[in-house]
Amino acid sequence: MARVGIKDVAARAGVSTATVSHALRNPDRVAEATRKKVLEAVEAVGYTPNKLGVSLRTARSGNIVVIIPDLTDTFNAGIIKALERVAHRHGYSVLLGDAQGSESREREFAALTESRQADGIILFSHRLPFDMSGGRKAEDLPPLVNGCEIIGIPGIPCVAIDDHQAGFDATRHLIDLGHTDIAVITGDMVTPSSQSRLKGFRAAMAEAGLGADDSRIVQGDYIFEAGERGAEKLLMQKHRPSAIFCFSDEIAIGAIYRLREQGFRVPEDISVIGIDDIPVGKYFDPPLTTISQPTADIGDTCAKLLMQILKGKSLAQDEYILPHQLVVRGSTAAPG
Amino acid sequence: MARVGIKDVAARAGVSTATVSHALRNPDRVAEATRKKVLEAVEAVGYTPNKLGVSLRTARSGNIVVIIPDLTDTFNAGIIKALERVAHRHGYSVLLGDAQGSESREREFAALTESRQADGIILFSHRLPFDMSGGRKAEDLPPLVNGCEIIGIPGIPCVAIDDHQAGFDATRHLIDLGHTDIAVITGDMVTPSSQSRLKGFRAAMAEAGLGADDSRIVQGDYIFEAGERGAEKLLMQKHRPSAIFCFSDEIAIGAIYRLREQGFRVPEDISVIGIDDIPVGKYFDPPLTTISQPTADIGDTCAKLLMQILKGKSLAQDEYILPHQLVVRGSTAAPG
DNA sequence: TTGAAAGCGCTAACAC
DNA sequence: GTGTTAGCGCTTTCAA
Repeated sequence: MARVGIKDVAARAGVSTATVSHALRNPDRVAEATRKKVLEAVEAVGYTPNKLGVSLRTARSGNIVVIIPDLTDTFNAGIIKALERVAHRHGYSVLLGDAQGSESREREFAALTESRQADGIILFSHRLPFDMSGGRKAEDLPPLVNGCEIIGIPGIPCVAIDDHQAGFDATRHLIDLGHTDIAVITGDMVTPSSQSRLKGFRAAMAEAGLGADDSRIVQGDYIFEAGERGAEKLLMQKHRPSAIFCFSDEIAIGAIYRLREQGFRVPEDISVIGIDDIPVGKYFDPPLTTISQPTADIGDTCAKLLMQILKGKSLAQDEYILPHQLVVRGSTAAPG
Repeated sequence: MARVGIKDVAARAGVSTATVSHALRNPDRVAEATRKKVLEAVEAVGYTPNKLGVSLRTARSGNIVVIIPDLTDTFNAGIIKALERVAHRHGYSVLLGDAQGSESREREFAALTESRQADGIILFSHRLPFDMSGGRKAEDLPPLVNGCEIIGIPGIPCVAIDDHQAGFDATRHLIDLGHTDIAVITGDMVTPSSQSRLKGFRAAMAEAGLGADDSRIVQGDYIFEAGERGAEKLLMQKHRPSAIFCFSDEIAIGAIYRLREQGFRVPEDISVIGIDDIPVGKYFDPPLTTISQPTADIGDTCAKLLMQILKGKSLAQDEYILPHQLVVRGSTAAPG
């Protein structure tokens, strides 16, 4: 690693460092010939601007940090991809932080803004990675957009689907198929998304004149293992439900696995529906019926909103709700 | 975002900025009472050091950048997790770069070191994200460790499994089961891993006195779609193989999907084995037989090696080979 | 034990 | 059109 700086370029080109800087940033403010000289010198000495110097001076890092709860979840991938595209187009690099479910990790990555290594944050969490005590308000926070969870803090823009409606739609699909005894394996109930989906479930059941016994609602987590454990619990009950609404595809996959292990066929004996529409879902046997989240749209919107904020524009709303879609595949059917 | 700096702390504590800095970094070089004053002032004004200033001065960012080829692949997750643990313990933050298969993206993230935003790179690629023309040698590169691919450039440490042996073992498993007509769906043949696995396959076949007709070797890519297309091609042939060795679990999953769609049962009609052991594999029906990569070990080793380099120590070897393991589940069986 | 001051690499007034 | 210079926020000699 040679340590060539702007001075080396200046020396080589026989101009001042200011001219080098100008030639690189504001090409038109510099004579054609000089510019050429500078560019040649840059090439010759192999100069890459030290961004620390630039950022320190301009108070702008050109980075945004994206904090994802868990890298394992393939649901994120589509979001990130879209989001990177937008950021890129605006001249920002995306630094990914894998928080691995830990709040301290989330905060650590968020601190990249306080330490000026990033200009803004796109978060996918149900909580803010900041100490909000001491009357700290949204205005005091770094530029921030939250995805996939509506956290309901004024001034914090959130991008997500209508989870209540999603819960309703999934349930309605099962009801339409003829199911009357429907169980639920939720995500972490600390998340607004799970809370809303559960409400949506209840609303659909009520609307259909169906009961939603509490024993039919198993608390989980958005991961495979929760599906396994949830299915187990449900199977231990005297009467078995004829359908299970899982709050994520991973849960659904775990549940189906355990169901199958216990000798139940999906969907013949028990129907299962998930949420997310992760890429692997279609490859399963049976292919997973699910509620598809518009990942590209979510990523796109999150990034665009953050870009707005970064430009100093204020946002019109706090909640940006994107359309979801029921994807009927093979894991749901009429009750046997 | 208040912009409090070290000066504010100094003013508040009634000391110089130098003393503040000392109190924070070298607590013992400062009188107990002064230290206390400083710490209180830090608290009072809400000071977070601007890392740009620190890094600029110390020429050390405290970040490492991890460049992954594709976020979608859950195979990475376990690696990253282990790797973050080690980096963390050494006081480094991990910045993830999702290259999305693009070489220019890889280079862009690698450039974080040239622009001093990261001190080292952990790469998972078959190619170096640098222009190596002009006689640029490994010594000229930033601290770098490559994972999952042995790229064979002197001076570049690589951490991976013995892909030749893995290919051999997978094939051998199929042969032991009684298969004689074995097909292969490879990964991208530009990768050393795929090349080695293919050689391992051929070696096992040869050793067993079995032929490996070229028509049985379909070139793919490490993704679902490659499995689908590969299976299709194989199914179009006059004689069908009784087993398929897929160079990744995703390929295997795609292949099984297409096989099933065409009315073939796995493993009764055709056996399928993958490589990687991604988390979702066990949930499939049939559960995926595969060669397990030691993801935690890979991440751990990559990080530890990079930490060594960052400390200025030179590495004893270029290749670090970690043990893989055959995981027999349900997608392979004796030919029908 | 503490402080003054130089300087990391760069940009942006401002002067020439 | 180009150069001089101050200074972004911090650490670190060196001197007091």
